[in-house]
This record gives sequence, C-alpha cells and structure tokens, in this order.
Amino acid sequence: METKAKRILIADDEPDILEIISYNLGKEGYEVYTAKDGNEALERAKQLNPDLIILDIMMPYKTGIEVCRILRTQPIFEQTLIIFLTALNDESSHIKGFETGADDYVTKPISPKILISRVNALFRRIQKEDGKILKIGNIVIDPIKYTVVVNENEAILAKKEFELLFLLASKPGRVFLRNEILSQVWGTSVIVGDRTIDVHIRKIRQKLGIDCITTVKGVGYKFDI
Amino acid sequence: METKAKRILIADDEPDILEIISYNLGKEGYEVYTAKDGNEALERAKQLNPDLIILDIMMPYKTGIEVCRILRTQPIFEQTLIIFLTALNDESSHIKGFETGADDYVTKPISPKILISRVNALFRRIQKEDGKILKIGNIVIDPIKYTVVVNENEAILAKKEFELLFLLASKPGRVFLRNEILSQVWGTSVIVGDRTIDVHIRKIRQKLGIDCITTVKGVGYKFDI
DNA sequence: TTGTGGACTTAACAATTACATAATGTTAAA
DNA sequence: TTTAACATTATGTAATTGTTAAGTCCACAA
Repeated sequence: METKAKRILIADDEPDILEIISYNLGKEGYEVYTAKDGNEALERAKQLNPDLIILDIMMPYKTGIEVCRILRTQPIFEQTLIIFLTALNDESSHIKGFETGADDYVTKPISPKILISRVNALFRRIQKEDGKILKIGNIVIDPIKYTVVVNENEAILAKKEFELLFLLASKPGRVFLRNEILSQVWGTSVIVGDRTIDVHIRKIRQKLGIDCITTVKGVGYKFDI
Repeated sequence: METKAKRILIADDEPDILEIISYNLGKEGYEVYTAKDGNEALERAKQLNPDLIILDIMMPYKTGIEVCRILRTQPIFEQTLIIFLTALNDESSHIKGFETGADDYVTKPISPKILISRVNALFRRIQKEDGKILKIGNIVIDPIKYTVVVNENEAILAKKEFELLFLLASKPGRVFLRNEILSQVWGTSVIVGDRTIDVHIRKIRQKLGIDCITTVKGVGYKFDI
C-alpha cells in the first residue's frame, strides 16, 4: 500500500541547523517545512497540519515546550508526532518534554543520521498502531472516542452518520457503491431505502460544514478533500 | 487467464456453520480449510497461508478480533483478506473490525448466497485494485476513484462517458466496432441508436481537451495518443 | 405510566443531471 | 457532386440525487 509523503515541520532559530535537517530529511522523501521561532512554528503548524513537528527547545518568543503545550490542547494536533531538540545535558527539559506530550527527543549536537533513524522509527511505530485514528487534511476521525474534528471544531455525529463517514474516509478517493455502503454500514440483513443514504450524507455534510463527500452520479459516493 | 484455486480458512466454533460455509465455498471452486477456535485459527493460518480468512468474532480462547490483530502484526498476513462474522446488532464490533484491518464483515445469520457473493466481490476487488489503473501517455484513468486525469487536471466524466473511455483505453490502438461498444457499455438488452455513441464520444473529447479518440470511418473508434 | 428528545427512516416533492434522440451541419470517399 | 458516415447542437425526458418535514422507535427521566 502506497502512502503519500509525510509532512515535517522543523522549528529552530539557527539557520544552519534548519538547513542541514531540511536537506537530510528531504533526501529521505519527506516534505519539509521550516520555522525560525516559536510563534512562526505555531502559525505554520496550523497552516500545514504536518505529520511530525521537530521543535528546538530554546527558541525566541516561545520555547519548544510552550509550543508543544499549546498544540496539544488542540484536537488536530493531538495525534501529531513531536520531537524535541535539546542541549546535551539539559536534564530537566527532556523530562518536561515528555510531560507535555513529546514522542521523542534528540540531543544536540545533531547527527543527521541519528535524527533520520529516529524519525523513521517514529513513523513506523505510528503505522503499526494505525487504523485507530484517521487523519485526512484537517479532518480527524477517532473511532474510539467516536468524535470528528474539523478545523479545531468538534462535530457531533450520530452513530450511523459516523459509521458512514468512517467507511468513506477509510479509503479516501475511492468510490463506494450504494450497495457497498448499505452492506457495510447497515449489514446484509437490514433493508433500507435509497433515500436513507442521501439523508445521512446530507447530515454529515451539514454537520462537518465542509464539502468532503463527492457524489458520483449513478455510481456512489467518495470522500475527497 | 487462469489462476489457481484460492485458499480460504474459516474459523467458527459452531460446526454447523463451518460445514455450511465449507460446502458452499467448496462448490464455488475454493480450497477450504477450517478451525474451531481462535488458537487453531492462528495455527492453521501459519501453516496454510490462505488468501482469505473468515473469522467468527465470538470464539473460544481468542476472539476473531484478537486473531486478526495478531495476524496483522505479521508481514505475511498484511495483505491477507479477512472477513468477520458478527452477530446482527453487535454495534461496536464492526468498527473495531475495520480498525484491526478487516476487509469486510458479514452479519449472522449467514446466507450462503450472500457470503459467496461477498467473497467473490472481495477477490474481484483485489484483482482490480492492483494494476487496474490505466496510464496512457499523460492520461490516468482510475476506475476505483472514478477519475480521469489529463496533464494533472481532473476531468469529470459521467458514468457512460467513463465506461466508454475506459473500454477504449483498456486496449489502446485497438479499434472497437460500434456493436462491441454497445454490448460492452450498454449491455445486450438495451437498444440505443448509433448517434448515441457519437454524442458520448464528443463529450469525452470535449472534456478531456485532447484528441485521443480516433474515428475509423465505417468501422468504429479507437483510443490513441 | 406518560412525556421528552434524539436517532433513524421514510415519503413527498424539488432540483439536478445524464442520457437518448432529432435535426442539422460537416467531411471525405466514390 | 453526391452521398453515406460522422460531428455537432439543442432539447425533452427519464433517472438519480437533494431536501424537508413528518413519522416511528427507543431510551431515559419524571
């Protein structure tokens, strides 16, 4: 199964470090973006919705830890991977780092090789525990908590609505035939009319507020950003 | 193109169900094996490396979901198809099912007919999913997403238009007679006039923006770059 | 029990779209 | 030039989907 390039945001106030890391991660096939201080990091994170954020701890305006704490209060970033860059023997900061919800930390001076292997490891780990939370664009679907978050706002879906959305979003872009939808969401022994699907689709569109479900006339529906 | 018999493993603690399903799938030409609980399912899966595993959710020792989760951690079973059998209104289980990586689920009580059609559909889908995306020159036709991309731009085709284009593009260069087109796209029981094809061809040409369908006067049409 | 509210389904109608065909224009071979 | 074959355009209709409101069912509380 092919996945599209992971997006990484790096925040550090030293241009040299930004460049070295960018270059190396870029070479690995990641899509890399940068920020030069805490405020810019927050801003760009909201724009880009990256899969991983690498934060230097010592940065102007806001430290990495502050940035992390702010991000973690928002549902879209709940799942986002965060790695801290810390000075070698700043013991206290890496403890604080884990407390605020970091996924890993790397000590300076940075070896590109090590950083890359840590980043790869992190993504591999996530892929394994995957299947839990779907994250497509700025939509987060959590089947455990039964919640859908769109642009920071939580939409409250009823059960059938949620299951339908979850099905479509589980394979973005793929068209689901009406039959498939019926058998997957309603089961084979339940018979409901065709309008029922439409009505649920409408409610989902209405509640999410954005247009992410496309009708393919005569065929079915698909989830698309 | 002939393929060898697909291997199916069925795990359920009710012997009657095992027998009914085995009998019916066997009749369809599948190679069928059985297991009567979760542990046996795991064991036999490793021995047999089946193409499809049908798991009852409620089983002694290990539930179907547990079996699935264990299998999915192993690379050999990453691609194996898995279908769950669930009680009709066990709400939570089918979402959990998809989470752990099921490909489909069927509700009990089981109708052999329905199960067979789902199994067949799954194998067909798999066959489709890899390699059915047509790429000719700078045109990409994806029958799963129902999209046509020409030079990075997506063209939106209606159902008949899409089916017609897909037919022609499936064998680039080959001329399709009008009769062939009619029977493949419209079916044998529907009768439409000859002009109908022309009109659809025109719309496709218009929507794609490029000239990729060649008229062979007195014969038919062909797809060409 | 009765009442209330939400989830789900359905019916009825509106809106949209796909489709087939008719009518007419264009092309190319004879 | 004639003519058969195809292209083009316009249009009515049938099929499909969108929308709204109302009804049913069920859970839960008073």
